[in-house]
Amino acid sequence: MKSKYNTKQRERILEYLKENKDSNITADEIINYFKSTNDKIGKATVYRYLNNLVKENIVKKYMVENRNCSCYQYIEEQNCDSHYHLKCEKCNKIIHLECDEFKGVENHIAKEHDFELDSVKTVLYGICKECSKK
Amino acid sequence: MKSKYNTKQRERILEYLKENKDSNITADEIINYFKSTNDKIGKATVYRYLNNLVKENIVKKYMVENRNCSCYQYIEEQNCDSHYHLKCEKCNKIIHLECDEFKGVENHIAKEHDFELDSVKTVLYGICKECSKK
DNA sequence: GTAGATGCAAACTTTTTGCAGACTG
DNA sequence: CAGTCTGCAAAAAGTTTGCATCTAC
Repeated sequence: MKSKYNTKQRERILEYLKENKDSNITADEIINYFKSTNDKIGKATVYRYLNNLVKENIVKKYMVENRNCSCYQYIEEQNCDSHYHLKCEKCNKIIHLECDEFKGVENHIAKEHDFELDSVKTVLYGICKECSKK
Repeated sequence: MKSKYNTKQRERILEYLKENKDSNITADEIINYFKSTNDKIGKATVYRYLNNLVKENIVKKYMVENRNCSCYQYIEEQNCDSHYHLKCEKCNKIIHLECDEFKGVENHIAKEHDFELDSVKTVLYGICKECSKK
């Protein structure tokens, strides 16, 4: 599951994802980007590597409404399993939520509602401070 | 845009959506269900009618992660805007979370983290009681 | 009678897979 | 050199479209 070898293609793809970490990137956009830069990266490679990155929790995969394809976004910090993520619907920014109160509700939901939240899969959507000012 | 004629097929499809309003139904599941019941409903009809229902706001269309297809859910007359939804990753059941403690965290996140949660778009993923027993 | 709905097959889009050859460590 | 990764092409999966036929009103 874990990527073993570093290759030029992977380096470039990850680089592109890092550069675009504030927007929703589709697999097709990545494929087309490398087509236009004379880098030859096959689409199978892009899809395979993206799936790896998702499993390693280095990028998040989203399904965006009004689009029949998945979007991918790079998550920079380590240890993202332990906290939840807020995602702004306007600017696509991801905020890592280190919050004891939320941990409290996580416990409450587990005990009182018999439901174990999944911090990796759950994304809390909303509007961030900067975007709500506009 | 509005459906004009009532047909047997449409009646059956809507009935099926109503019966399964607590889970995410895919177009494929509908198509296969009617295949197994000797009702002949072509897939084009299912897709076309689903798109109509979405436009008429009778059914909600979701994009579910880890799945390359859309899910559809019949919207009852209840006010789902006012609460959050828990979704079991195993059985796909949707639980309507009426919970004051979660409302408290919603306020906390708004005040302390400057982020306004969107209760319509946010889905809290996890494992439900029944599925965690297995 | 006619606008609208259906079913089939073909087209299209997005993603996955099989395989031979190339590359990494 | 062994285990991985890549690119290509073909295959899957999900969805839409064209068209002749059928049906509701």
